[in-house]
Amino acid sequence: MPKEQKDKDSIYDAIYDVVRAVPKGRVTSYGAVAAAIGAASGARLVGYAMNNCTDIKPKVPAHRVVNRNGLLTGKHHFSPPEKMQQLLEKEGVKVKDDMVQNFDKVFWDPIKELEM
DNA sequence: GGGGTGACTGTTA
DNA sequence: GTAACAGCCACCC
Repeated sequence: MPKEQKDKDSIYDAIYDVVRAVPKGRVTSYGAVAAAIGAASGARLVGYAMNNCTDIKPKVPAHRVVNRNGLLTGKHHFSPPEKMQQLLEKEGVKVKDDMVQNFDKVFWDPIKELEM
């Protein structure tokens, strides 16, 4: 199995890289990102990394990362929580009641798309 | 080195 | 369909 993430000093870089790879108008789940970096069981680590994503230099589209149910669990961590939904809707993702509509349609699997 | 925390997930009832 | 429990790994004090 590939261990490219080994080049990363920390797991965060790998996570951020995957999140940045998410195309506009699409969303992914913490578990998918975790699996893409080789930490399938570390979905929580992805969330923790996102917590720090506001501090890192390269901006990370954390608003494109939602939980397995398509719920915007991390919206409360945004400057204005409404910004997350706003960004998603602006990119063409329908969001209602903090939940991504057509989640299976807009879902973007990094492992599959990146052919990992 | 040990304990507590978390933007999660899967299974079971 | 929802609700609750346990497992998981990295970071901070």
